[in-house]
Amino acid sequence: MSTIRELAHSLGLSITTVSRALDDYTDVSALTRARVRAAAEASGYRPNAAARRLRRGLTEVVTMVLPTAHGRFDEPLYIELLAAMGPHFVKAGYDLTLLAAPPGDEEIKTYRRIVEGRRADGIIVVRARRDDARIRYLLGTDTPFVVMGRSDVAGDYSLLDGDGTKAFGVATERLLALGHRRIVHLAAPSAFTFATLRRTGYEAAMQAAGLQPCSVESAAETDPAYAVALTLLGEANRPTALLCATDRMAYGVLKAARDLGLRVPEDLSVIGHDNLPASARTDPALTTMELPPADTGERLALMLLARIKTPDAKPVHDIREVHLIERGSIAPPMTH
Amino acid sequence: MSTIRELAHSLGLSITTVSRALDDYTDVSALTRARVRAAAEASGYRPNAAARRLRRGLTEVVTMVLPTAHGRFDEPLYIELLAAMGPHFVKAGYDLTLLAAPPGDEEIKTYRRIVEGRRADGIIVVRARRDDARIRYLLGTDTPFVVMGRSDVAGDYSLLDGDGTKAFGVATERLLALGHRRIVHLAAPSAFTFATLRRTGYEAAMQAAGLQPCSVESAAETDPAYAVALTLLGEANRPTALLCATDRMAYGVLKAARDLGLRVPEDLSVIGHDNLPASARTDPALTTMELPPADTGERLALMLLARIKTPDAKPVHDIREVHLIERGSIAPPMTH
DNA sequence: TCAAAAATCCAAAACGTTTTGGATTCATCG
DNA sequence: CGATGAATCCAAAACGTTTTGGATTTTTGA
Repeated sequence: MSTIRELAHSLGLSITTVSRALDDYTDVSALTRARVRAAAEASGYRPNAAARRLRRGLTEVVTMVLPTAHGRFDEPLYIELLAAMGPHFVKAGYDLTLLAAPPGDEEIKTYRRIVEGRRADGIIVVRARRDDARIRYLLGTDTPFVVMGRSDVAGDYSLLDGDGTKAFGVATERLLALGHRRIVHLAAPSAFTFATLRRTGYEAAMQAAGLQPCSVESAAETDPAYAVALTLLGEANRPTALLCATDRMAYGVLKAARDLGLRVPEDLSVIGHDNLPASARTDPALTTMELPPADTGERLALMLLARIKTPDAKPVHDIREVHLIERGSIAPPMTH
Repeated sequence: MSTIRELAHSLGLSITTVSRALDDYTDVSALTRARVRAAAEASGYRPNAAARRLRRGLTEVVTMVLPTAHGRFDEPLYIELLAAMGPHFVKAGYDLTLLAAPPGDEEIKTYRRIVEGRRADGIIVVRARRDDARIRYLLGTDTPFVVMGRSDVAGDYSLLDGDGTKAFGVATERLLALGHRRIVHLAAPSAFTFATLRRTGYEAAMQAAGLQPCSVESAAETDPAYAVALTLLGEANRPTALLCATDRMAYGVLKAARDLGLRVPEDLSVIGHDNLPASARTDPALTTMELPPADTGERLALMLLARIKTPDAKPVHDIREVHLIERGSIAPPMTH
């Protein structure tokens, strides 16, 4: 239970001098600074966080709210993101607090609690939605925040997202290079921003190759994608490649192909997006795309710290390159 | 930027009375309490967290340190755990802060920072190790903590773990009931507590059935398990069922079986443990065991809150039942 | 009616730090 | 030598809350 007062007393110095010595003021002699440092180290003194926060008027805390939709929260990405952000916040002297709230009223109440109670100096908003109440709320406050994903909400805020358009263009070109012509895009509902962006990339690449794009929409889950894929692959002139908006949708496609007796990749090439852990274990392993979580987490952390430090600086929009991860689910189409 | 002083002044009351009114003391009249409540609500007043923490001498924070080994942090379990614990801590008025540290020196330094800087009222230690420096350190402090997993470190502390012994007994019995006799256990290194516990369960069940147990040890990862499985399944009198200590090891077994032309489950039954998300996507889907994360998270949170509230109460050891999740990777052995 | 008890309120201290606004000492310079 | 400036140091205020230890008023009981 050591306080700065005890430390100062044991050194025969004033509280002021000890405080300033530990904080690198020029105001204290090198000798004294060294003595203080040594004594602090030896006694394991650390400033009481609550006291310093009260005095300084800042919380030294940043917060991320997990949007926990349904029961199981099957989003392995976030834990990677958290692990990657951690060290950067620690280095800057910030603690990272985590809250969980289901989208809706409860979610906004959680944000209000943070903002009004001054519980954080900054907020990380993940999985942006097209019309995002969280972003609208935060824009009305002076709390710094950064957004992961893209939203239709206008305003000056920093955001980070993968370049889905470019990534799906590249993936389409890869399939074209393998010799595919009948490439169909299994798209997510256009209510999601990312769905539209990915679709745009696919369609542009097809048109550039002089081919007619064909996008089929489905809910972004395994079962709906399975149903759509069943009919799609049952047609006479069935596609030789299916480019899926998400890995989960690709899982549905793999299942449909298996049920129809189609071999992957010989009879059908499949590509997903997200690189979920499970994608390395499917049979065959799924070719997919990912925004590397370590880089992403680091970048998000640094962006938020910048927002906190210089709130008046212009917010940045960081659209990052998505990596194509080639595994066993694509191959040249069989000629017959 | 409303403070209790402003609120008190606007009501013509003292700070004391406002504070006590909001905190349900009996020594303020019902009328006054109602007035204060209403005014606080209207002005959006929330006590400054730093000030109350300083005065009260507690942080209203609990912390969990993620043991991030290296590179990708492929532990989907933790995010589920965090999501499950969240609401309970919020209800109790606690914030949950998250830190990431690689096992080793850095890790202990992180714990010291929390304890010495009084940054948390309680700590959750996950993935206990046999000789766990974190537990040894925390036992020497007066910081309440709970441990997930089992350790050899002696002392009075609360812990939660799955009953691996019973679970592997049940799994073995299930395989026996299907008609298997040559059941081999692919064990994790005995340096891990859980490995020994699981092995014990398997061996007891085999002996109870009058059969000779056979455990083969391997590193608890996919590739080493693959190598071991290759030789194991290449033998003349190969096992008809492989009970694996972890899902990751089971993935290696599935791969080895495929490479050897053995069909799962017809030629070989496989069981894992952990229920990683990928286990639902393997071909065939993996039969496995799990400690339900939602229950586990809730229980961990309540255990920690109990430790904080009544530090002198006897710590509890909660060994919970592990659920067997049957999927497509087990079947009766082929008779020939 | 009057003392005792209950009800209601409040001033001031305290939590541990950082920061303001000097105070003191010591070398430097004309 | 006296004045100036630099180098060190420190007392006290402040951050916003909770809690201590009464003070004042009102009600109760005999």
